Amino acid sequence: MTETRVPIPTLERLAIYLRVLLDAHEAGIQTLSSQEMEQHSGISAAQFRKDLSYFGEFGKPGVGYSVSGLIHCIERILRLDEEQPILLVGAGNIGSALVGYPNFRAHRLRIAAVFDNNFVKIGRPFGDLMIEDIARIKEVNAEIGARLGIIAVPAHAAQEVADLLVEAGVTGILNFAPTILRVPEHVHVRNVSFLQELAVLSYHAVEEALCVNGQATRGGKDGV
Amino acid sequence: MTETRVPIPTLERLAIYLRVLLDAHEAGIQTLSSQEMEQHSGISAAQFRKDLSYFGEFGKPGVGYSVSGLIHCIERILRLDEEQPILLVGAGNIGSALVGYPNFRAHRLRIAAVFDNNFVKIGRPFGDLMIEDIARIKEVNAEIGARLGIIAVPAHAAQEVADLLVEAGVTGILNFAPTILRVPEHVHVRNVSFLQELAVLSYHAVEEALCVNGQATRGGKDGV
DNA sequence: TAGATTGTTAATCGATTAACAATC
DNA sequence: TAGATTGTTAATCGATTAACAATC
Repeated sequence: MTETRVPIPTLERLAIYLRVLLDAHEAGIQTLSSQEMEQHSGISAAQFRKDLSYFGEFGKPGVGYSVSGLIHCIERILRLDEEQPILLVGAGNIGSALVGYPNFRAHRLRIAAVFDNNFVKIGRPFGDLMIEDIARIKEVNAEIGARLGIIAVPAHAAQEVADLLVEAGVTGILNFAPTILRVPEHVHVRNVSFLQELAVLSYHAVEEALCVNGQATRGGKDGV
Repeated sequence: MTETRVPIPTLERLAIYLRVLLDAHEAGIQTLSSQEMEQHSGISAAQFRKDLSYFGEFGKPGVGYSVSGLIHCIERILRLDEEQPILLVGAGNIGSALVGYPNFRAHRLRIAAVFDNNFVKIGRPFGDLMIEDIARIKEVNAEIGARLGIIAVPAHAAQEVADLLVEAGVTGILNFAPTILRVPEHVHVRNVSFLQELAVLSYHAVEEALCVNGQATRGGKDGV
């Protein structure tokens, strides 16, 4: 079950390639070389070709890649070729931002139901949806059949929600709560932590500030 | 300038250790071994010790680590020992979620100003703050002196905002827009992409679904 | 054919893991 | 002292990069 032959970083980059390809398609570009992909994505041409090689052969030597063809292939690889319903748990600030997020549609990701345990919220509208009772999640997902879930509740409730999602048949969880979830082996979790991101930046940002100060007193000409 | 001797994954884990330590402190625990850290963080004891070794010696052989002592040290390393002001650009859904995010405070991260270019929004309250004109960002940051900035605007505006943040003196950018930013060498960028996270999960989630199906028809007893 | 660009193999790099002497 | 746990070194693992024969 831990048979992930494809490196995670490769999958992450696949999503970036897809975005670049969609932009190129929008711009009416028919064909793209790995060189050009490097230009637009910041990821090296060699890396790009290597990443694709995990899944097959998609280009023509001397020519490059068909933009629309590769879009289709990557979408299939990532299972974004048909609509993926998602269960959202937590009708707070983050949930609200997610429901209103305009970029999901282009990737065929759709938040198909929202749950909360706050009886004041249950029954109220939330974007196009209505907030449902978290107690009904299994029942509701018997209809929807979602494999993906998003946890956008406070940390202290996150584990309980994870258990409910798994019980409802979800096998992939995007977790916004700052806590480590324990899940069965077949369930994948990815954590989004604003705190963590900012902490890493904080380390570097002040580092750099000192650095710049060291080389040229601030206010002098830029180093770059 | 690319002299990042400390691996990025190590910095990311530092933030996780800090969270565990804060929880332990809350619970009144005085001392923690690397073994116990492994238990609580899911990160191996060896990794934990190795990570800390980049910064010095913090434990006592035979005893472990002082919880409060290590909290203090990691906070210093990550520059979270004194308040870090942050500039937020974009008073939309995501910005709203960030301003209302309760967990920043414990890490001494504070959104010190919010900017937008929409004149309908400018001047309106936003959390405790008032939305300011993006045109004034440099001027405002001359007061605040923030090194960190958050971009929460649509993709098409993100590069322009990044340029403004850099000009205002920011050296670390957290980017929520699905686009690659070009910044000077001394500026660090971290991207948060819901799309990317969900795409990776989508790949695995359906993978796993097929897998479970393959081994035991769905509806049968759970594999784990 | 000549030029361009692929897919893949081998070499390099860097991060994780394991083991253990040092030390409380 | 005996037991526990650290910090660090060496071994392993995996991902990235470079190079090039194959091919359009």
